[in-house]
Amino acid sequence: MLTQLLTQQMEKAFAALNYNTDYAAVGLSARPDLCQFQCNGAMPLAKLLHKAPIAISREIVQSLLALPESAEIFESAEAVNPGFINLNLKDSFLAKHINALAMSENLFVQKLNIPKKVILDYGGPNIAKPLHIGHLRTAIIGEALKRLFRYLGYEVLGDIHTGDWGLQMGMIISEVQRTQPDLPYFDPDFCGEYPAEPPFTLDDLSEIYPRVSAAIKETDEIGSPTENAKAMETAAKEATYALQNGVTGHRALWQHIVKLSVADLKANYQRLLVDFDLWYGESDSHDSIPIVLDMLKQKNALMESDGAIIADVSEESDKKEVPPIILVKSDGSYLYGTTDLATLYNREKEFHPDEVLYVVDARQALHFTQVFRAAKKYGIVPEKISLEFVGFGTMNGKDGRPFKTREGGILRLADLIAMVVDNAAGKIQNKEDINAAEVAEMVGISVLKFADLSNYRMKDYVFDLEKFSAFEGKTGPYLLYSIVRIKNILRKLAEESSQPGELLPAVSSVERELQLKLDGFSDVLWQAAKDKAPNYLCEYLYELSTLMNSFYHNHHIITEESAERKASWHRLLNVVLRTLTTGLEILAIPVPDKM
RNA sequence: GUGUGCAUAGCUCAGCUGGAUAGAGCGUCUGGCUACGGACCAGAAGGUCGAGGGUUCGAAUCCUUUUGCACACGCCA
Repeated sequence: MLTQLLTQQMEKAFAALNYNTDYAAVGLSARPDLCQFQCNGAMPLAKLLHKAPIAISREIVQSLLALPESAEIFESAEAVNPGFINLNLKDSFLAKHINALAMSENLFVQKLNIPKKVILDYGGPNIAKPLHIGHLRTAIIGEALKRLFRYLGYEVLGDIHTGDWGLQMGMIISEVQRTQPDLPYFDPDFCGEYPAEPPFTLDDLSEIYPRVSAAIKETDEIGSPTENAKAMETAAKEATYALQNGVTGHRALWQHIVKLSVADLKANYQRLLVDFDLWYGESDSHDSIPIVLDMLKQKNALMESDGAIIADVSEESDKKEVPPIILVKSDGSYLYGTTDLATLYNREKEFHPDEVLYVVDARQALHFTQVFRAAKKYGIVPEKISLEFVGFGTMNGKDGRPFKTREGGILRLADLIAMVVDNAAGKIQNKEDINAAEVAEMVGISVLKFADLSNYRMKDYVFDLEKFSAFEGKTGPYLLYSIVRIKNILRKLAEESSQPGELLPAVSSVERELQLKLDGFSDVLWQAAKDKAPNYLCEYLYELSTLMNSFYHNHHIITEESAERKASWHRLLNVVLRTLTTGLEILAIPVPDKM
């Protein structure tokens, strides 16, 4: 915000000298010991004009200081070798600005000026399978990006895109058929109403899938599938085929499965403060697959290769040939590229989004390159739509391999959360006015989320429970603790009926730095949105907390004697609190009142 | 084999458009509780930014060569 204001001021100074104002950008200082803001534009100008950079920067400073507003704004503006322009604000100007920021509704965060609609594809759980550790990062990162874009004024639709249509559904249906063959769903002559209640419970479902999955993989001594395994697989494939081709009993049973499973998914995501606007799944794109295939056929895009149907997506500029996308397998069934294309078709038809973002595992990069190219090349979505792959790295165990349970199995998300929350529960102080269970939940979630979000998303990272659960240092609990401290003071101020008042110029360097930091919120949010990088926001919130704790240590608010000063600090605390809680709200990290 | 990504302090990681003396946390060492909650604060030590070359006034950042690691490479999702 200040950087923009200062850039505008600098542009005037550049313009007065007939210098290209593109170089007038003012940014935060890389050397806080020397100045608060800096402009480096003199150096590229020097190259262009074949003049000494220091001479140009001196001219610019002179021109800047000659502007009428400058007397009020700048404490100092100086040209230093080789050609930097160092700027410091008057404390009075800074205080006035932060006072206005504190009084504003929006914390001076710029909103998007042209409306834009974004669909965010994240989550991607499978129906009838429990959420596991592989679903953690897409949920956490996707939710943060959804809230970030929404806060900046985008219209955002979060779509969970469940896997509700593949072989795993056939596996469950065929197993129900095997164990309960007399159910009406399997009677081809049945024409009444199917039962309203499902013939299984959620627990049954979560037990069926792993059992069938294991049975199908069963092999004899020489490593070939057993007779039973073959039979189970055939049955599952037949059930899948029946489901996808609209056999009414299978569809009815499938709906029971989806309904039970979705309710369970909602509850689990709720615990992570994750929710979705659209609960579409692969099944919703099923009817569009023939349409999409027909569109491709019209464009002569479909080719036969070894019995499969493929479409070329290569481009001349490719260093390595991008392989064609396979749309129909040689056995006639579809692949996930097919459903992804059909889903895009549906999204365009129903919502006309400006952007579609896919928050998915980095290992799927090539697949999405193929899908995006096919979608644009063959006119399934308009050329102008932005399709972006927002990949993320793997969460590994201490051995550097993807995280597993001690037994080597896949860790359930619920178990992971329980581990973190239990650990937090052991550290909650015993106080009568604290609901220990609630606080442990919030602290545990903050540990998990902050650790994940503060890493740059593309990188793999090691999940180290002990490290993440330590409350010292750059962690979620540190942020929460900082907030709780502020809330305590504000409570005390309210008890003695103190009121916030005009924010005064800083009395110390910590207070000055704190004021400056508050102004950076808008820039950080926009930068994070541009790079889809929530870690920028994490970093900012941590720095703000650090400054706040340092300020807390150096200045005692409650006992401050000057009424004006006390009122000023009251307002400062208010705006620090708002900034921190807004930031954590965007990251979907919960904040307790006490801890 | 080909392609993509990564390599920064003892450990785990930031580093945004190429800017000045590369920053945090943990760990180590030192100091601070008669004040709003010590899950805190102040300070110290710790670096050839994997290696070589190039572009530039200026490179962790851009280009190139090279080493190591991860991942991906038509009928799983």
